[in-house]
Amino acid sequence: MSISTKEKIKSVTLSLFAQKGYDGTTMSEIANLVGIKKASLYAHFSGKEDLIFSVYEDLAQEYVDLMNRIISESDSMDVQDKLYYMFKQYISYYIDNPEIQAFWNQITLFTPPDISHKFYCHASNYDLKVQQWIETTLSEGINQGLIINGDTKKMAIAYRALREGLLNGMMVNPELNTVDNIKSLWEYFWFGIKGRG
Amino acid sequence: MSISTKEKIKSVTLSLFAQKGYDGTTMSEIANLVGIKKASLYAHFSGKEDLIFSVYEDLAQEYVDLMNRIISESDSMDVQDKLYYMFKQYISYYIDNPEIQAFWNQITLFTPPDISHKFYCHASNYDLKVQQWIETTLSEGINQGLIINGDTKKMAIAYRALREGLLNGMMVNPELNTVDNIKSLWEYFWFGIKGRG
Amino acid sequence: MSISTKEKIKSVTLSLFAQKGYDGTTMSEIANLVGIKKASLYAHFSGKEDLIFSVYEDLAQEYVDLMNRIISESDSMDVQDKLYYMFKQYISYYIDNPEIQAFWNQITLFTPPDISHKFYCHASNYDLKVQQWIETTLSEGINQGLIINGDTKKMAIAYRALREGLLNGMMVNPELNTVDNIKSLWEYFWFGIKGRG
Amino acid sequence: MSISTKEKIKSVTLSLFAQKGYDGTTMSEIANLVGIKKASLYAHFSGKEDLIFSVYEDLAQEYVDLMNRIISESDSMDVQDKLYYMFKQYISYYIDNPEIQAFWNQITLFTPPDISHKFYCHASNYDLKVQQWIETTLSEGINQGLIINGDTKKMAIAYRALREGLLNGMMVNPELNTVDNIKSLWEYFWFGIKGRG
DNA sequence: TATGAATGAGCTTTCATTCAT
DNA sequence: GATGAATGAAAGCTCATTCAT
Repeated sequence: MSISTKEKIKSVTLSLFAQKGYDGTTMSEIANLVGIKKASLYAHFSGKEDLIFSVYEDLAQEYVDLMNRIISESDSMDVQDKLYYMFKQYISYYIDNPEIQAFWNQITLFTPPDISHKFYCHASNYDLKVQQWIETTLSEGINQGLIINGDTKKMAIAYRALREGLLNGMMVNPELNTVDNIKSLWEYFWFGIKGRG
Repeated sequence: MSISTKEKIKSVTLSLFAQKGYDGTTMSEIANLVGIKKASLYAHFSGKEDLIFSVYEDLAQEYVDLMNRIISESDSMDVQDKLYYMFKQYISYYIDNPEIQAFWNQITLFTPPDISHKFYCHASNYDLKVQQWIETTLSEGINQGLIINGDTKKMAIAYRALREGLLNGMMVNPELNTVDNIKSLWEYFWFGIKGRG
Repeated sequence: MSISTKEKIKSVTLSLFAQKGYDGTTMSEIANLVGIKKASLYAHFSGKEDLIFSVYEDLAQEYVDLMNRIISESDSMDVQDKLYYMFKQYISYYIDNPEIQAFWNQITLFTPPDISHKFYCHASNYDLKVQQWIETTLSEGINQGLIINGDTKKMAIAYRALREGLLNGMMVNPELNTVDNIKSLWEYFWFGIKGRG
Repeated sequence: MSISTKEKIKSVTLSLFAQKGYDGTTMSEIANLVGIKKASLYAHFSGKEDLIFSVYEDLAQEYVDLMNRIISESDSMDVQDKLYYMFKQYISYYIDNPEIQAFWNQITLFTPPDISHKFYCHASNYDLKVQQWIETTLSEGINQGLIINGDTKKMAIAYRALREGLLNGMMVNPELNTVDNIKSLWEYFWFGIKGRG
């Protein structure tokens, strides 16, 4: 059986919203791309806000699942590999799904305030767990003498800043997007925090 | 003499555009905040696009001036200080002017495509020189044995990725915004590329 | 056996139409209150117009029955009691069924013209008989010397005007709605037409 | 100079609203009848609600002025003439301006509740004074022995009920609308309350 | 320079209705 | 009988822009 209309609508909405943001995405254009009439959208979603929130929920779940998978897959690795695996997989996910990255950017940075407040609580919640996992893993590294004794909170900030910055740089300049680059940048970070003895 | 209406319009536009983006910023709201009527805006600018482009040009010039100042002020410093000075001043500028950072984010990521193409050539142009300056400075460091022998292009990417990532992180979580954090993160980077002899 | 869906629909429609009028009553809301889906209404009625006309027909029949009952019940009374009985029972009926009164107001005064013309002929038809009964009864009164010799048509108009005006006043100001008031007002009328000899 | 657009809009709105009510009156039709485009209405009124409220305010003022005029003009008359003058002038005003009567009916009976609450306080306020004037005048009549000793409140209710009922009857059956009828009905009322000595 | 008035285009949403299942 | 999905039409409203004054 073919993909349901509801799913098609969400898929089209993701694309458009990622490119054009909340204001720039119109119900007309969504309907056109799905191949139905504007009014038909309202048989599936109660309105624009509901539609976009529904897309958001799917992606939030996808994000949670991804993080869980990465953490469980890296469970038996050593500290360096764990951190690198998370680093690489995270970047790869968004590089492979640029629309999803653009979607999150839109949500985080540029959705009208009366709409966006719904999203925040939901989203950041799970992120705290990931933050914790990174800090815990860095702690492990310190205990094992692999990483210099320092504030894991700050290291985690650096880790994330580098990751996000790289991801964004790759978005804007797609030629940066090579496995090679990911590895090199990772190593600069790793040497920066590596134990110096 | 008081600030000219034209300047007031640009100032209000910067604020609104930074917060709400291209679609979310309306000529009506600009006029209201300036204290004139919508139609009067057209005595100063030929339209919405022209108005925002004009704001853009001012900020682009400000950016060029800032970069020139940083580069010239750091002229006599040693390599590490030069790179750190640029790192710190750049971040400070945007932390002190969050609207300007938000403005650039809007321009870079979320302006309707038919509008945004005007901006790119202009803006990135000057950035190439800065990019070059960073790479040249890194080269100097390598020649002086301060920095490991490696691809300066990749190091520059890491440098910028960290900088942008940190800046964005500070935007979203203002409590990260401390001189202390900037210094710590910088040091992780510096140790990552520092000569290991 | 439980009330049929068709009857439930009509009952809900009466309520909504009385409160909100033709335009304000939507098929959606009717369906919601009945507990079925909008589309299901069309299994029972061919459309909105048909549905409301059907409610109208029921109420028109109810009105006819009421008038017949009042007239037959008052058959053996004397003239004054006859007229007062009709006066009181008529008012009581609408006071006890405010939705029905509101329904008739909506029909009479505020239904879109392309819809309402269907109703008129039907409704006013029976009313003529009542009008006649009132005039005949007044004539009786005149013949018996109870009522001043005058134009029974005009007296009937006064009778009805007072009745309708009182009913409407009671609708708007429910505190007027007392048996006492009905009786007092009736007496003003009765003394107004009573024989003065 | 010709009638202003704003006035023309209000005039058209009065007509349409009187005929079709709140829901039935559309901004499109108003604009068409005025001879401008729909969007232009919003240069004069902030929306449908504002527009209709504005019409309402004009009519409320007109009503206040009318009542003041009637009361002052009848100042030196005797009691019977005073009450009859008010009765006749009030009815005449609405008979001459059927749209205004229909407008008030719409407002009082059939405007969506979220809109109508704005109107009530405003309108009924002034009506209390008129109510009082009627009762005071009836009291005068009682003191002068012209009117039977009774509850002036109830007499006033009858007075108004008859007036409203007659007015509505005349609306529905225009052939009732004759000076003759007004006078006859008035006399039934007057004899009903007249002193019987 | 500034503005009131106007407008074409387009927005989100609602509604009565249809029809295959 | 009942329903999910679809639709044409139309609603109220907003927006960038124009133009005479």
